[in-house]
Amino acid sequence: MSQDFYHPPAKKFKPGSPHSIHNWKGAMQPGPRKQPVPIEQQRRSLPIYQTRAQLIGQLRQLESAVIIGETGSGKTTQIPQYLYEASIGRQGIIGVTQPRRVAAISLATRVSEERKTELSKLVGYTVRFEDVTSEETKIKFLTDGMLLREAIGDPLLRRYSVVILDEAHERTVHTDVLFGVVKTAQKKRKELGKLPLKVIIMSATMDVDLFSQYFNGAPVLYLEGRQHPIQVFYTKQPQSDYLQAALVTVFQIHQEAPSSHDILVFLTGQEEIEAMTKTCRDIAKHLPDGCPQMTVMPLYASLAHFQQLRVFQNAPKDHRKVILSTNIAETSITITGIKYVVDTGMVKAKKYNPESGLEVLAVQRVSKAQAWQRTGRAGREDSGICYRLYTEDEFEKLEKMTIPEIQRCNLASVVLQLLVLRVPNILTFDFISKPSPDSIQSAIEQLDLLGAVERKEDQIILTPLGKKMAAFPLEPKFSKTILTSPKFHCTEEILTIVALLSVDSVLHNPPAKRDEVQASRKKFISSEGDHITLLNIHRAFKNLGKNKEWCRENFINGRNMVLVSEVRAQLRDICIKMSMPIESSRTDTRNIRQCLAHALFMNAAELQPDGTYTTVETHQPVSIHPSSVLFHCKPACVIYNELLHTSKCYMRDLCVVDADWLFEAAPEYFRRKLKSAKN
DNA sequence: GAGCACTGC
Repeated sequence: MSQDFYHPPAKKFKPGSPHSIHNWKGAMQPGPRKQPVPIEQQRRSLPIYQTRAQLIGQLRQLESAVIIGETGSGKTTQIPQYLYEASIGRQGIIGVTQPRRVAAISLATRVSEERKTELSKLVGYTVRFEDVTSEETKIKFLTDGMLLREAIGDPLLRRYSVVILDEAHERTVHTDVLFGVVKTAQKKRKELGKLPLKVIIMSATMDVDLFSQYFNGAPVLYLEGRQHPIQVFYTKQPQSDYLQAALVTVFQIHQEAPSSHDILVFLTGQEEIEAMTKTCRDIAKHLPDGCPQMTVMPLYASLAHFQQLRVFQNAPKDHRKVILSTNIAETSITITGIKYVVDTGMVKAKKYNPESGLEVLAVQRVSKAQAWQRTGRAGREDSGICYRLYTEDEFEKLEKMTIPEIQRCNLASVVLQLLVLRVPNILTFDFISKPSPDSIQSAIEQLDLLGAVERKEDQIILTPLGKKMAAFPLEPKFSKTILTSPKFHCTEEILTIVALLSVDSVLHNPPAKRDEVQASRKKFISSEGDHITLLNIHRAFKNLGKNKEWCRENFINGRNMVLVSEVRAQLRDICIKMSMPIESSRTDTRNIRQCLAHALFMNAAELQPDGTYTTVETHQPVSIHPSSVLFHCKPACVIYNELLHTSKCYMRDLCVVDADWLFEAAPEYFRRKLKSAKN
């Protein structure tokens, strides 16, 4: 078997532009070194150093700028320091946002080393649960979500003289909202004659015009990086089976290339990756003599941490490392030594349908930007090769950019946040990419049902309850659940349940040990549903002194359990600040379920005479997700945390409730629903 | 009747 590829004319992004200030062509690659290089010398050897003076000159003048830098240009570590060294923005803090916690922490650590200062002094970072800054901090790295939280307390971002939004091309919901927040803050501060706010957008090669236009035609500065050339191959024919194509390509490379060349394959999900891992290992056992050995490693987010770490280890001598990964290896995890990238061109991603309120998780084609991001993973240390398992025609037909997250998610949180930021009209808010009006309306309706907003003469007004809801770092429906709990005297338990639901699953389900897992989980299972079952698990965990050994024996993810404690403590602090009474319902679970029913009445489903379920809201047929403890049960009436459409429309995280409770919670709503059902 | 892309406050 063999796969036919051809090599199209070489293509590279062209950094040449009206504002291109330097073209750097990879002449200064770090060779093998024996002595550690002094930090100052390292800084000077970065490509960006050549352009330092010019860059400072331009940034001093500009109110806003867009900086396009290839990976390895050093922009994120150097530009904040250049500004500081040139006394630009010394009156306030230079804030640099990152989409991910680890990035914020490691960048702050690196820059504080370069400044030869203790972390938290001149250079610090703020992420959830950790504030490593002080009065002295002038360069602060933080997650974009964290800056957004700060903006709620201070929409003008008064403490900041410069805000740098880094990795803007990733277009997280938080970054997208921040675009609007910093633009508004900049304008208002100017109007009020306050300290000006300098805004710098840093991004990879895409989206340039959009960013520049949004900031009133801000100049675009280009920086070249240390990316090595990558050859890109396309298939000659469209592939009907991308898994088969990936398999063939991997073994073709394996038989031809030196064993030190590692391969990274982009696939779509856990199941697919586990299956492919097994197939590769089986085939690798029966390779002809003289062929190198193969070490196959799966990589996806829900994989145990120690197994994720394996991808950083070198394979044994004469073994080739083959990593089968989800898009986690596109941005979140960077693996060194990858020579070959195999791109199936597919990704599993969430889409949101505002009409049905349904999230759909589906395998779909990647965008061009994503394809280039994957390709770039092959050229980090040396030249690389990328095999795209689709034709060049197919590539040309891909969307240019991935649709920004804000246009494909439920906006309830975003709208609540904007309201608390005192945005006068959500529908006309200056989003860099507008979500559909349907999607905004649907979010407002959800918030209305939760009692977070009121409509007064076409105006959407935040209620006192809504204002309290915005104080919690949670989805509005979970904030509402906490705020409902005092009425049912079960805040202690609800805090635990909400904390458990807002981290990744604490349940560890290794596919190979399914029977063992089921047997050990039996002792925690409550016939009242998943919420109470989770509460039982947490109780046992706490009573046994948060024992790690116990976690292992019971297939509980200990790390996530620790995270639950941190989240719970944070939520509890917020309750205390609001002077909420915090009571325990002790052994009574009825109160807890009533509380859930009252807060989540719009997420109810009823058993039909034919044994299926339909939602009360839209009469949509739904099923119980196989991960639920109620999977084999048929309670008459349940509430669920979310609907997820995969192969079917599934309810996830269920709780058995009385239909009467739902009616009590929202009599008008259910009267309306009954009417519409009859018609 | 049988399943879970990825972040983050």
